[in-house]
Amino acid sequence: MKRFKLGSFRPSESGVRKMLGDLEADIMELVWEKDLASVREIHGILERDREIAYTTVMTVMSRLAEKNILFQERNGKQYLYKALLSKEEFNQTMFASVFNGFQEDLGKQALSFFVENITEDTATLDELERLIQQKRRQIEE
Amino acid sequence: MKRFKLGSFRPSESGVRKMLGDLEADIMELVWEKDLASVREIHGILERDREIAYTTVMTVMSRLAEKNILFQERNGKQYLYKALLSKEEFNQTMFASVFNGFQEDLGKQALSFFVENITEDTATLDELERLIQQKRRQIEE
DNA sequence: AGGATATACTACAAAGCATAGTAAATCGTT
DNA sequence: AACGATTTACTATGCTTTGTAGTATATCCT
Repeated sequence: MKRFKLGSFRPSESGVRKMLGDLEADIMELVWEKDLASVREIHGILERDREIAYTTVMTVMSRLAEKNILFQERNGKQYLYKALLSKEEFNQTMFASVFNGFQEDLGKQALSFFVENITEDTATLDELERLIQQKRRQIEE
Repeated sequence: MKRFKLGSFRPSESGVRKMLGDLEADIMELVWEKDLASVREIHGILERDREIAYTTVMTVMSRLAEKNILFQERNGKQYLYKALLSKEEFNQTMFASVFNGFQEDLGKQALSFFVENITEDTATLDELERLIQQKRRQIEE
């Protein structure tokens, strides 16, 4: 399966920004919002907040397409861009790719860290247990 | 609190290598192993496998010190280097910093992803449940 | 003081990202 | 079919991080 290319990762940034540059992330957020967008549209929105050249936006969007994060769809003389993965899918993929590898080094620590830091309330713990039961049934089959 | 500086993150790499360059990571592994090490020692070990200049190792170790990942301790005319965090602590810190931020975007998906992908066998599920119970008691107090 | 060894400083290349200018293609209109 | 506007393609530059290492300077021991 064709995977999108991921370069560096910025751990301190949140979500999407971990894997993408700032401008790349801004653009992705907008594309996800609009679902299908042209460079002109994205440029128009970005320009409201700051001065930025049309070609800058275009270059970055082309790069995102090269990286298989966006794909291009001809629409007359212009391209329309669309995300290959939904924001949720993208996040999940990032998460997965980040998570693997930690396991080797953290081992069980990953588990306790998870329970310790990620689950703050009883409801979350309940949900977690529900998922565990579900998984158990799945394994038994 | 003084935090170590982290630049880019390579999600596909495992453990320490997610946050550090290859040479940086090699050096860190060796420093963690030896606990306290001079440039000469590390260089000696690295040189067994490949040709590498003494000053290359020195530069990288100095950089790790600048980033507050190693610290220097004068020992006569040389420096001895030591990791500020143990490998386990370092991993945990990385993990934490990576994890935060995903939560916002993934929300409950993080939970199901976790259970789905991270727990492969019954033993892990058992351990996870044990941790949940422990956490519950902790919350009740 | 002299020689060995260590560090400090400087430099350069490659990669990734942000930035944008210029050239070329394309489309609608006249 | 030619013109002008829009869009893309190509190219380039600057910054940052990492790997690499040379040269200069400091330091220690004898």
